[in-house]
Amino acid sequence: MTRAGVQGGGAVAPRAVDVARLAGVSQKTVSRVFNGERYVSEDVRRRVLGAAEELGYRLNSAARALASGRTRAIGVVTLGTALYGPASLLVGIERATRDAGYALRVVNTLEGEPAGIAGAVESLLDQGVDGIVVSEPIDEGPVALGVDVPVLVLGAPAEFGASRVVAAGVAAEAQARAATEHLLELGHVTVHHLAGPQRWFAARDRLTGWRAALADRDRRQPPVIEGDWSAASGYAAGRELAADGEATAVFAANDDMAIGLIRALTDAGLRVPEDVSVVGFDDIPVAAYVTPPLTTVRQQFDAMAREGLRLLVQAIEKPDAEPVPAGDPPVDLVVRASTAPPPAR
Amino acid sequence: MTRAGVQGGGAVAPRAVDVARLAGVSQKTVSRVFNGERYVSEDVRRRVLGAAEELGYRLNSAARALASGRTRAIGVVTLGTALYGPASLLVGIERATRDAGYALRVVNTLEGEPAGIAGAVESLLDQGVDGIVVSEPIDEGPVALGVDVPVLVLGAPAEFGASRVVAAGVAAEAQARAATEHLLELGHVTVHHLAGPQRWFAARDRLTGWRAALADRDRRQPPVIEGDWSAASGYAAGRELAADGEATAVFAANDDMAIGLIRALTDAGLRVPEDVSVVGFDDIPVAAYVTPPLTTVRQQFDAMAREGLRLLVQAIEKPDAEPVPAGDPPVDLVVRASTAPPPAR
DNA sequence: CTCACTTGTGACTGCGCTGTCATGTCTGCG
DNA sequence: CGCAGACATGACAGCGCAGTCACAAGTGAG
Repeated sequence: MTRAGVQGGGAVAPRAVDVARLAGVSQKTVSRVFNGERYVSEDVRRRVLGAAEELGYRLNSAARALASGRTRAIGVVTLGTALYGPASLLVGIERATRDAGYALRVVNTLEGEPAGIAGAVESLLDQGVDGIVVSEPIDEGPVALGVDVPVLVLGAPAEFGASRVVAAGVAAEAQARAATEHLLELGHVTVHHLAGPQRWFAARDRLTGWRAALADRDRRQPPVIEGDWSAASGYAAGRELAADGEATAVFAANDDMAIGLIRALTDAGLRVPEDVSVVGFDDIPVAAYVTPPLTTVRQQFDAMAREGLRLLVQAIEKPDAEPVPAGDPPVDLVVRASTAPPPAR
Repeated sequence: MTRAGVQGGGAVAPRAVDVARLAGVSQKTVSRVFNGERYVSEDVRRRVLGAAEELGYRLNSAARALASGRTRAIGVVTLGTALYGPASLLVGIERATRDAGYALRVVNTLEGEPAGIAGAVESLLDQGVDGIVVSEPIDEGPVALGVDVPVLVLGAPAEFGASRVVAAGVAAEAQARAATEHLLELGHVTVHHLAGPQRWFAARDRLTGWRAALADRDRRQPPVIEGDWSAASGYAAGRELAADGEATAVFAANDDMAIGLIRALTDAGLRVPEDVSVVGFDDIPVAAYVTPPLTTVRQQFDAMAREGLRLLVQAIEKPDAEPVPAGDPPVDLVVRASTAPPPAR
């Protein structure tokens, strides 16, 4: 075969020998350094690490597994039912991946973690992958996804990262717009927005959709309250809104916040939907059963995952073919009992 | 090195050459068959597949990746916040895995899927793993986990599967007992149970704990209603209980069902907790914000994952060492507003 | 009946690493 | 001063597969 494999961009991935040559040692010594073996002098270690850095060397996990007989991987069997709501996006990705004949490597990153998304991507490249899915990312500034494998970004603008990125639309903007319009059509003069953290692209899209719906009808845009997706932050926002007493309709950027919001309004003696209408986002499984049942926007996680993966697999297997963009999924507003016309003045 | 690697049990994993020899063909032809290449006669294909079956041959994914330059894997970057509630178990596993220097391979299986857990495990073995975690399994009859890597089973009796299994206790029984006792201590004569599907070990443990708490105090055990974990099934159960009119206290096997249950009771004109008290299980993020805020048992997903993984990694790296069993995590009953003394007669 | 082409198969090689063994060089101790 | 042991490095083989090329046998057109 021709050595090209992992790095598709033309440049060939450096091997341990290359590092060895540059550092003036044997290939075996490079291996020693990278495995933290004993009996390597400090001087040599530094030279090797320096050379590796310079070349952008990355241990080839397949070769390592083959030679050592150990994969350094642990498998997890999960039951799909445990992963509902936004988590079900992962289930969708898993199934679509398996159907396409690929295996899944999962890395998790928490908001505020120093390594962040870039670190997670690094970790995946170490493991060896043909493609990467970044699910619902946050804006961490200019992330240098200078990666030579195709990247699928779910729920972020296509400009995210640099090269070889395909994006699958989520239509979050249209969905947020529909939610807002629903409230306006009920007769509310304007709609308040309880936004998600604005570092999340998903939160921004929802904010934009809300703004657009109001702007279309020349409605006043009340100040935005920003939550952190949690029910607790929704509760805090609810207290603010109740104290203010202005709002008759609120669009919350996810169901958890909507539920916390409703709780705070109820605690403050306001009735939902008679005094204040609330719309959520996601349609989590309990949304239909909370009090009152929540009007919300259903996310088509499965379709999103399936469609995105189709694009990604195509980018892997037929890099030259023009990506056939995904048709936007239909907006699915589920009207339940948390919305009603505004109270008579 | 000595060929032993993947299969620890002593038997050496068969290679393509072994299959080739048995089938009377070349190694390359075996490769052809397994890659579905053109130009293999039907006769040869059958012979190869037969020989492979006989030997229990499994393509070595590391060698394949090394030779072909393609890993056939796709990486996913998720943000931890999307995985809450039971799903956060996966986050915990992922972090613990990474901290231990391992990578994660995830396979998902849905209830009722023909291949089931055994199929998922097969898929992991195909990918190549040093150990396997089965998270919250269901009883699919005698699952032959005749596997040569250590298996960690979270939330099932140690007898699950066959060999090299370590189990991490979840203390579900004690937790269910505590939930039930809480209701009895409030003065309820007995406690109804809305159980999870009994194929799930987790559901059985909770049922057992409930029974034990009642038996301890010689209380009558009302008939058990079995749900499917969903809020919808909780709602159905709630209608039954409301029609019956007997129950003053219900312990639901998870929060979703508890929320559905409360909704049904409320719809039927019963007040929670004045007329009927309800306890849930899991402490999902919205539990504190639904109406009324839910008394529930908090699951220590993170601790569970961390502890279990410690055992698994030890089984991988020091197969001979006696596993140090995990101390049971403390029971964490979170009392909120959905429970109260029974109504005066 | 020949020639070009399709079909079916095997020999050989190398992917990039780790394990093993050999070979030093440097200590400290009797 | 000589020798055992710790320390430091390299040469070499081989992990199990897929890619490449060679080649034999069958097939249909001219």
